[in-house]
Amino acid sequence: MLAALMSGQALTSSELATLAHISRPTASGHLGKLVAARLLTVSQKRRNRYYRIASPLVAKMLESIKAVAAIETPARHRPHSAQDDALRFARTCYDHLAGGLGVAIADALVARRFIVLTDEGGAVTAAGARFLTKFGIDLARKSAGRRIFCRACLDWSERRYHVAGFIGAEIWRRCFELGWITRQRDSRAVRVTTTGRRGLRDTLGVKLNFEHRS
Amino acid sequence: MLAALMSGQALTSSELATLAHISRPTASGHLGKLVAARLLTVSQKRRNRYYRIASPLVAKMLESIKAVAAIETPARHRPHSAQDDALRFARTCYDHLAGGLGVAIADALVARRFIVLTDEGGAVTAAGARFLTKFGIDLARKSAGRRIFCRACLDWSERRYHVAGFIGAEIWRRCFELGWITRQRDSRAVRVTTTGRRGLRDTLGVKLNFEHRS
DNA sequence: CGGATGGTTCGGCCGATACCGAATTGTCGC
DNA sequence: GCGACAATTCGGTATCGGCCGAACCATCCG
Repeated sequence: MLAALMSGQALTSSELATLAHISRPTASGHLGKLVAARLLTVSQKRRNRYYRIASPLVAKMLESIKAVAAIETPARHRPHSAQDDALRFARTCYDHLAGGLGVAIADALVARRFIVLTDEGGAVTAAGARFLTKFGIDLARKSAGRRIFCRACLDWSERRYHVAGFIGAEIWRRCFELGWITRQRDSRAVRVTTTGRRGLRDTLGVKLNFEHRS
Repeated sequence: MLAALMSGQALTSSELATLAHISRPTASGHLGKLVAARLLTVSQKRRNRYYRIASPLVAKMLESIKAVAAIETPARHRPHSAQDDALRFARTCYDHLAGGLGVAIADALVARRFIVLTDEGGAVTAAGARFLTKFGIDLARKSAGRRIFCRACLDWSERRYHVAGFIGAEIWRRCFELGWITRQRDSRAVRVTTTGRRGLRDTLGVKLNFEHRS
């Protein structure tokens, strides 16, 4: 259920019960504990109660657990379903893009010297700041006169880094805003539109050598 | 037991059993599982088996869990023992310094514009690179011609950031090398020597306003 | 070799917890 | 007010897992 909520979107207890293959009462019990432990927050909208990850700190924790878990189990049995492929191709990771797409964007930005990523963190270069501003990201809002940082997030499917933190969240937001990507319903998976494919290639220099077109 | 191993030093199963207040067989069982899950590694030296955290990735995961846990329980009952005070004053966090000392060092380096720390990461400035080189840290070894990064680590006792990553590890190593700090036996706590107190003040500009002298 | 020490395996006990079905509460719309 | 739908609470069961004492294995030392 926590993994499902890492998509960043709020889900109801019924949806989470279905996703976890457990009964509604069981899900309700677990969710109650998670809220009590302040890992999740719940908000009542109409008749439904929507659960979401409580904070970026919690998201970061889950992210790091997943990164370790992905190494521990080196593809034990390979489900390799269509849904699995979609997730590997592109998905949201709390508030930014991950999967093949996320890594490809990170690679393109690194290749063009717009950002620098190491296993200890990341930073935006001066050229990168100019580029991202032109791309439609308001850096001034967060930078407060100093250098802007982004964060590296280890991708469990690609085993490589993608862009997280403020920059990662803004890239995700902007791609969405431009209609380059759309959400798949009831999934963390993300679909790239035809416009998006062209935009990613021409604007960011992203090469999507995946055949996945779901 | 994992928390104890976050001191960075290797411990035997008997020591870990004592620290966790459980019997040796119980500890042995848990440690076996942790090794099987590749969270720990074990090395046989003489008659003893020494357990340590398997990788920096695992350390980072435990770190982020602790950061969340520290927020969840806002000082429920305040043990406030002497040992607890010692930990709050200065301790090791896998491979770098934490506690009041760790935060004070980070503050001093930030104030002198040697490093920049945000909630998304950290970086060393040009002036910082010169200073740290003079302090006895070989930056070339890791930087490989590019900018050097450090990492911010949320301190559970101080609720503020201290320096982690390569730079954090090197500062810790160098302070040790200079005889500024010493290990307390069977604890993550770190003691600052008289020389160290003077050195930290004169060289790094660290003000230790703590009264703790254990 | 025999005693001491560090460590693991085995067997059994017991509390904790996941889980579900049935019943209950609460909210919405007619 | 009354079905419908979402969600939780309750009661009960089965299982899991932590824990320990006792026994066993390995290593070191005199």
